[in-house]
Amino acid sequence: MNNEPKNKHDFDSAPSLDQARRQLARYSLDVDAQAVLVAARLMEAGAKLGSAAEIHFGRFGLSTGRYRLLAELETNDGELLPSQLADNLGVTRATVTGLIDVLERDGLVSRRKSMQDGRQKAVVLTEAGASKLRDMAPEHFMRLEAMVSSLSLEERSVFLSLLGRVTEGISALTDEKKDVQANSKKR
Amino acid sequence: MNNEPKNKHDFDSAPSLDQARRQLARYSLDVDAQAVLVAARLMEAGAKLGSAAEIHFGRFGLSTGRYRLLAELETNDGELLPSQLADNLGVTRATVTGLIDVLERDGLVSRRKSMQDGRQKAVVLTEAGASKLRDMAPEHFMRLEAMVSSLSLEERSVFLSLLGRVTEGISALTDEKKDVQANSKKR
DNA sequence: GAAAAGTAGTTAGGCACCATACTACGTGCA
DNA sequence: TGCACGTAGTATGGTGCCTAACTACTTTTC
Repeated sequence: MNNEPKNKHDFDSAPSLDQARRQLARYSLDVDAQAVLVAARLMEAGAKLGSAAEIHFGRFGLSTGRYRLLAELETNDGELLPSQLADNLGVTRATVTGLIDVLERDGLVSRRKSMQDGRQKAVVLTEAGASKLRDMAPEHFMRLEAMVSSLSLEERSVFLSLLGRVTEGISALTDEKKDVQANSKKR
Repeated sequence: MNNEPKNKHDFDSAPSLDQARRQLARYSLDVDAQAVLVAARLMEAGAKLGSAAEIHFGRFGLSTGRYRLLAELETNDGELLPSQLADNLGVTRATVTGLIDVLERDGLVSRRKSMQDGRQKAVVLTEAGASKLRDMAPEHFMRLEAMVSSLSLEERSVFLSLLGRVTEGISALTDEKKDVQANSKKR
């Protein structure tokens, strides 16, 4: 046909330790290159996983966000308020509105006005929605397992623990001003 | 009253092992819950890190993509072709065009027509661009280091290695059809 | 009981990224 | 020499998420 399909990120990218060292040396910064590398690799892994997940869920006619919403409904007896969904999924209410719009159009969820509170509209998982989750479950979870299949049980445990600690550290990127001088021990 | 994910994702969310187990039990799937948890947590960490990075770079008037482009230019003597940038950054040429548009408007890079090949336009890091990188380097790298400061050197090394293996496994999500088990139904 | 303040959901507009399709230029091959 | 074909960069339109502002409905307060 026409151009190159580039569908598969080669993503060799993988920044190297040397690269990090050179970057730090350029400005004579007293920072551990390994630390910078961890940050860069994690960011890269996150981006890669995110786009892979979109492809994965796309096979079922869903996006990552819409799948997560459906799954969240499923684990809560098939009914939640949009604001609860927003909380549980860690996205804004506005985003939830958008997700529901599409899911409702596709018949996977429906909106039902609440009687107790006229402002609320419960989101309900339809039979089609439950069925969609049921159908995709085997392949979905198999693929997730395959993703980490190269790690032993022990390693998975270690990885989870380390990942958890790094995840907590992410706030270091967003925290208010910290002094950039010699002091690097904070929190 | 602060349970809105404002600019500061509290992101308590953190799916639990029990949650994963329940999900698997619902469909009687023979999948390791720990594996599912690793996948979920990594995806979450990636999303969280991504948005934190946007906030972080936003402080300097940049986005993650634009910063990466500038840094890539810097490590290549301040000059590259858009297609090389796309390759190195792992994004499409179209995305690079957009990044350059903004960076050029802000005076951080400039486009220069190539003389060898009339189709090419080299992207050049301007003095303002180099200066921007220089100015933000201390805070930027300090924050990166702070992010992983709770890990020892040894742990960082382990984490990198495990992360690398998981990253390779991500292709399990996008591969055509897996055959990890005797499973092949629909489609 | 009515204005003020708070809350639920939606709308509007923006950013980053993508796939697709287009223009301009270069190259291979008859 | 000529012209199809490949390649570099760009424009267009779509997705997913965001913030901020809006509407509609409570709840509070006097």
